[in-house]
Amino acid sequence: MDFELISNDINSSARAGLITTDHGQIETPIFMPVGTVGSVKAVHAHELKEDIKAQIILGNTYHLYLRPGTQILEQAGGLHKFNSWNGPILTDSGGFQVFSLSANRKLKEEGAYFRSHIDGSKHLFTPEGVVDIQRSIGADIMMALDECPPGQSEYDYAKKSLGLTQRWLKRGWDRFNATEGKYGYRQTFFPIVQGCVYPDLRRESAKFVADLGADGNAIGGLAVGEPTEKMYEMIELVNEILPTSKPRYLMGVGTPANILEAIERGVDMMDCVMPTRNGRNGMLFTQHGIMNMRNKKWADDFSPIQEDGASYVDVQYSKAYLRHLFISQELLAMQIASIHNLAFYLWLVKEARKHILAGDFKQWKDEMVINVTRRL
RNA sequence: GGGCAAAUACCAGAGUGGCCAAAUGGGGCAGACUGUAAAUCUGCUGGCUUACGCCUACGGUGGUUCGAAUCCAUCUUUGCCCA
Repeated sequence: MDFELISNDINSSARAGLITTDHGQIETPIFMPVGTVGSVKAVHAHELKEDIKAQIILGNTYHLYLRPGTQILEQAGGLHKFNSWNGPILTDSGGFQVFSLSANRKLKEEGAYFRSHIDGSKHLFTPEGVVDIQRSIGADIMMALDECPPGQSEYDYAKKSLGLTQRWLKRGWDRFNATEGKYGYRQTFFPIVQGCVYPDLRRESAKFVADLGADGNAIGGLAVGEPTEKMYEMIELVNEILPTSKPRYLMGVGTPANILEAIERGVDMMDCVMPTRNGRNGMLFTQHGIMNMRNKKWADDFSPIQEDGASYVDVQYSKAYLRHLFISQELLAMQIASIHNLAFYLWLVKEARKHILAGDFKQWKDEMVINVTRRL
């Protein structure tokens, strides 16, 4: 994987770049749709490419390991062939499941012991094993196994947790360097910065990560319950340390406003379930504000979902029709909302890139943050 | 024409003397959702009120009782059966 830094914004830390993988190029800053179990829920690969204009999508190591399992993925020839998405794929390591499935796991020095949320069976995720699984999946970008502690963690716990994460990073990094891809194309490995909301821990972690010298670096453990301002503060301080010559991936973030604020602070890659999950639950993000499509006020509004929207669904269907589909619990509602939201997110980062290149990012962003936060 | 049964909130449907503004489900209205155990979860759903509380309510009317959705009489409507 290569990264070319194309332009730095004059008035902020925002930057535009180009990532090159063996499955294609990615213009940064970029938003990456989440496809946990190998599918971006309710969205076809064709729609991802043609309508949403996704440039890279995510998969999840924990989920794919449990189902369909590495054997099937290897037989398929890797995830790209299995799910017929030919573009770049990034897989999360299962580090987030250490957080989200915390009731079902136990952390030890050697790794994370999990009970499957599907059948209760026991599994051990080690930093090495997770690299091996991601080799089988064939992700273009694989993530290190980390512990993602809750946002309100005490300093002592955060420090202890960071120690474990760093030892795991080293082990994962060594495994990555000692192994090769299974399908003939290059894979790369991103380590992850942790440290909760504590500046000294974040700085230490960022330095540790930077020193590994990976092709790209990630910032994890944010948007997990800490105040939003703390999140922005941590991004700023970490990005002062992470190398400018490598892409920076802010994991799991976030709202449209979060994304713009992160870009301003020098983040290049982001992912979040919000456009798809909230979309399935009736929430539409637009450049003019947020709509809850189940609300009665749309019942007789026959205007297009979004006249100046980024996707054909925006003009194809009316607000009243989409509300009817949600109220009737029709599957098409989820498809339309997911396509719309993802297309909007991709439009948003593309616009951000344009304005970075044009030199007026800051002004555009300040206005856009107000617009996208409005409730319609 | 005769007999039996039933009528409860937007709908269905529990309750069968006080703990009932009334279970439960549906529907309706609103909210939440950030590296996806999520087509999920939460709240509200007679009126006024921030709340306390007050008022109006279990087909209509009239009774019994300290007290009635609940007991009695009668009327109305609906369903089933007999002719």
